[in-house]
Amino acid sequence: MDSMIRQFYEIPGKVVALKAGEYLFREGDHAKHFYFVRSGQIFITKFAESGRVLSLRLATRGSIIGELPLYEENPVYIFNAVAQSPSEVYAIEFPTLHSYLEKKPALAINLLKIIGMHMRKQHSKFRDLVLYGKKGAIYSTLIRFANSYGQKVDDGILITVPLTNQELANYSATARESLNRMLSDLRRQNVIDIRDGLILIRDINFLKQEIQCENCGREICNIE
Amino acid sequence: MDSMIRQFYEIPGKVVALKAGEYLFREGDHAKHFYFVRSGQIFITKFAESGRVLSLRLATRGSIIGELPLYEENPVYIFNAVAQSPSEVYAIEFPTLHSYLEKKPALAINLLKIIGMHMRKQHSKFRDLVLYGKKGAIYSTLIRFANSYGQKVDDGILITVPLTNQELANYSATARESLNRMLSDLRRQNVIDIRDGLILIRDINFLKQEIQCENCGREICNIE
DNA sequence: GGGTGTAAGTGATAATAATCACAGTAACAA
DNA sequence: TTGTTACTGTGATTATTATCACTTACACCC
Repeated sequence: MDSMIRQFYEIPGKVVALKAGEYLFREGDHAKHFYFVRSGQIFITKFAESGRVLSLRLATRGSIIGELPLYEENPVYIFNAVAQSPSEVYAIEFPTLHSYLEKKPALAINLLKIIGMHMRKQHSKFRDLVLYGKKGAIYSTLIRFANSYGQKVDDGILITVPLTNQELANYSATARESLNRMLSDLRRQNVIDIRDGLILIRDINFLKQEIQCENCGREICNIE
Repeated sequence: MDSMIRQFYEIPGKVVALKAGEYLFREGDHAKHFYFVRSGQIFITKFAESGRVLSLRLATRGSIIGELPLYEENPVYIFNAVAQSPSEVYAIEFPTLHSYLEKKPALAINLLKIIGMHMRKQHSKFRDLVLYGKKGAIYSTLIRFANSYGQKVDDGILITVPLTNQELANYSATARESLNRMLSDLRRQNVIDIRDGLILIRDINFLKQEIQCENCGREICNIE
């Protein structure tokens, strides 16, 4: 993916720095820029009028953001992007990107590859949720976080992003209480553990088995 | 979308005719071709080991099919494509499409637009299901079918595709019995009706209201 | 050290949806 | 006409998940 980053840097744009908690854009905003992340982590979320929050991605170095409205006639962001930690993104205006895509087929093809991968991620999440219910959604979210932000330690995989129960629940479209109960169960079964406020996955294969993981690979099965 | 079709015809490929019920490809098959539909209707589905079927799209004239593995290193179809009615598709081999995409930026950009649109469809479906449960999934499916295959009649919109309860249930990841009960309720409330085995939507606004439809437009909110 | 705020954990209950087990219906073929 | 088959409709029950109403735990500040 690093070749992708280099390619985007050849396009004129500007660097935007975000403090933790700062919004890059909100759903409904008029969309002018395509972004990719240089550093930090950025939550991609969606609000429901009921007050519920749906979390979709946690973008990191190399992730692209705000690509969906790229070719809309009236471009509007459909998600929120908010920095989880201090972050830097590279912002490219849509018209600029348009002209580069027209001139550089390799760039367009790379973007096709990336968006195709996003599509597959989305499909696999949909499958997990739809076929295995909330359990599918939660286990799948844990596996994805492990693939994106997991660090191998001697007794498992440590998810290096601090996440509250509420945040995890938002990723799996679950009530906080339900998520909490499922995590407690997993803890009782020694599948996961909490270490200094971070989740340690002791037995990722258990999670994969339960949702009939298709082993689609880390390129697809992640949260970025 | 017709300009898209013309553009694809400039690429060498072959026409494949399918009888009703015939499979174009199955999930797990090695993927060699990108297809677009010339005529007829093609179900895009996915199987769960449990025997359940998940229906994702009903592709029609102008829809593209089998695009997801286009740039995979080991390309495999992740869905099934099966003709609902006698159909014709145009098949283009991946390497051929690759070379045309490299040479013709306009083609790549068009494909970007199409795939971006698919992405938005998928997101909006995900949202409907996740935020409004099975009711969201079912109402959303009805609205999408109405947008894709609806025909205005004096007392509503007639969905011109014959669908069994089971098929509709597959689209909304619901048990047949649950779907049946919801349709019965809607019938009682005069929101829908059954006419010669086809669904007539009398009050589409009721459906839209219930799932807080964001009025994303027919380009997005469809089943193709 | 006590107060405050935020997150985690949990029981009870309600709402939603799946499953099981049939009965009814309609289309079609023998 | 009578089977046969596939689909529809429905009651009863169970399973899953959300909601409500708390208690507990922990970090941080004054």
